[in-house]
Amino acid sequence: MNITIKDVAKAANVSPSTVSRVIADSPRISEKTKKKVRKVMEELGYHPNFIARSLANQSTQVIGVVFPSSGNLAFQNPFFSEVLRGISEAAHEKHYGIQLTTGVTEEEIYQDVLRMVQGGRVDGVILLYSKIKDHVIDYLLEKDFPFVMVGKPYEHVDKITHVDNDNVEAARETTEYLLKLGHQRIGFIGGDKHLMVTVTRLEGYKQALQKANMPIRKEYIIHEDFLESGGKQGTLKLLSLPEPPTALIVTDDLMALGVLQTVLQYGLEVPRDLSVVSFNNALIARLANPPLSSVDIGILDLGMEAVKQLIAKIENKREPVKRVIIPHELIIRSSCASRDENS
Amino acid sequence: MNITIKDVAKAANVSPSTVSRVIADSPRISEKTKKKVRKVMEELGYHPNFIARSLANQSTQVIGVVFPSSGNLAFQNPFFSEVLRGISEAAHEKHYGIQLTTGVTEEEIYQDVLRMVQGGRVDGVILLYSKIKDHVIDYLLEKDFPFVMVGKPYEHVDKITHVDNDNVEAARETTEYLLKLGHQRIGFIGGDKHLMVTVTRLEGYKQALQKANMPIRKEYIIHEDFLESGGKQGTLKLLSLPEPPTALIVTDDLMALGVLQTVLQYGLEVPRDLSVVSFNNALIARLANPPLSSVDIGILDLGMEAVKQLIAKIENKREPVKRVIIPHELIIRSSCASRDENS
DNA sequence: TTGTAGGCGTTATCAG
DNA sequence: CTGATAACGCCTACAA
Repeated sequence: MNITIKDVAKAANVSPSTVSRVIADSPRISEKTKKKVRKVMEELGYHPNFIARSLANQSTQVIGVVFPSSGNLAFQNPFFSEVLRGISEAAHEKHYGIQLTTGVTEEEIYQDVLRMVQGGRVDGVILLYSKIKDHVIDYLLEKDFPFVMVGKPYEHVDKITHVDNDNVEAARETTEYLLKLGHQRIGFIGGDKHLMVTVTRLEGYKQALQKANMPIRKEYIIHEDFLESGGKQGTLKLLSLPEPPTALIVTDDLMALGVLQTVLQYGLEVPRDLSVVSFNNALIARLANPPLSSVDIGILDLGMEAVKQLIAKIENKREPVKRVIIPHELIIRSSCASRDENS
Repeated sequence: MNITIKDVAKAANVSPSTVSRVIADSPRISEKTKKKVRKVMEELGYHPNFIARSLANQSTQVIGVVFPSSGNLAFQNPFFSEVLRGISEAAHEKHYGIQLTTGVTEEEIYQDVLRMVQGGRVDGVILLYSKIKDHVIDYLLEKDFPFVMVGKPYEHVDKITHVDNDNVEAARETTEYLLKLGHQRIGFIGGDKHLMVTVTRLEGYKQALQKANMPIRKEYIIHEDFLESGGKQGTLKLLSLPEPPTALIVTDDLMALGVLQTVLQYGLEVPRDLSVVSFNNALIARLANPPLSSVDIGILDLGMEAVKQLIAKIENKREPVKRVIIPHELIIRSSCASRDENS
């Protein structure tokens, strides 16, 4: 058995409660006693039992991180390791631990959350996805359990604290950048059309086109998986068009790599024959050949800010609902060329 | 307050212990009572409090995952997200949760582990690195706390259950592959020379060279960071040699991407001017341009197997120490060319 | 087959 | 300033 508060108490000739107070550094304990007790703790190699403390406190100092149901696949996507890194960093700073969901299907994840929350394993939860008609959200909302979402909620936007980018704006800027380069035929390859990121980025793309009095061509808008394979599929479709686009907006770096590969297989070259801009600016965007121009969405900050907001909520239940926008920036590399003439 | 075992007991007209037994599905409870109690649990939406259960049981059903001290950087490297995925999958299967360390410096990580272990937050620990003279290991070993390591331990090899590849063999095969292609000048770019992976892979490289009666040229062996930048540095050094290598073994995909970039900047081409084989076979190896030949080390399996071994240890303290070897396989893509003549 | 009581290690309340 | 004492929610002898 591990050494407990009682052992320390006995050895220091004080009561357990005194030891507890020393741990909490209560001001109502004399410096002298504190010193004495601390010394004993040191000697005995005492460490507080967090489980017991959690039980007494009804608080665990742990936050739960919920991955999307494609979780195992999603982990392929650097986005998640990067948010996780942000979450980890911020959590560490605030002395919180983090626990992950491990479920794969929607139902499993729901169960994971149930176990985490009802089981009292975590004080709050971060949702790493935004899905329509989500059990998990309904549950959390109804239970009034502290949680924040990374991304934009489908419903209850005014009830859910979330950390997001201004994706409409970001996509608009990106499209305008391509327009300014002289491109007249710009394609859009996005993820699942039910995903909020896809919706908003598509919106920005359309806005830019309209503002420039350009037609919105349905055949230029493609929805595929948020994976490299998705990029391939999309490119195949687009390149087989009678009038293929000369530039592409791809909403994810990984997809964009798929695009690059496929273009190569067609014997074409980026950016000579096709310009590509992607989103997320993961490491792979920089390492790609050619290096991809990509919108940096501050993934690390998304994670860190989510933790901050969550902890604020945990420590003050009445914390107001917030919408935090992380700034974005288009990073220009070498995947885009200007196109002066021809349509 | 959440609904407890007592509430259920009251509502079902039984004692708390009966409810507890129903939860544990004890055979000493009549089917009838079980049904009744379960129904009440359902109605009340009861979920056991894991914290309380943990305290009573002295077990948490949670495993701790310890990242290397370069953790925040390391997360750049797909290796870690991939092991984590394996860990997550296997943990889920066994109904274990996972908790991560968040510390960055060595000291912080040590403290993380201390808190996890002494705090009773986890039942066992997986180490994702192998470092010389490691506090953490000494502590775990001395405390006889269940843990397993991914990689090969520096010391106490016979006391530490670990999951690893046969890296010597893998590197030897790889080198022989390049030799067979006709390369006479093969360089080696590895990570920190204190890292066990580096040591073993270098060993394999040397063995192959010796076996082929080729000289081992010191200037062909480079140690750099396990990052893309490392690959760049290494390539720079190698290419500026009077007699640069015609082929390279790079112990990590990310590094290899750095190599690719640098080669490009030199106006050279892979594989025409330089052949490259890397290790790990992460997604990026396949997506690289040109696609990298890489040694698949079964990262997912490393993680899954680690969990299996750990849980075996947790559930049976007398479980013997094991050394589990995950098979590897050289995946040939398009980053190597044969070189028939000239030295 | 079921109930009672004590304990897991802390914290918090209330005295003193 | 410090010490009993009762929670926190569950498990497990021991009784019945």
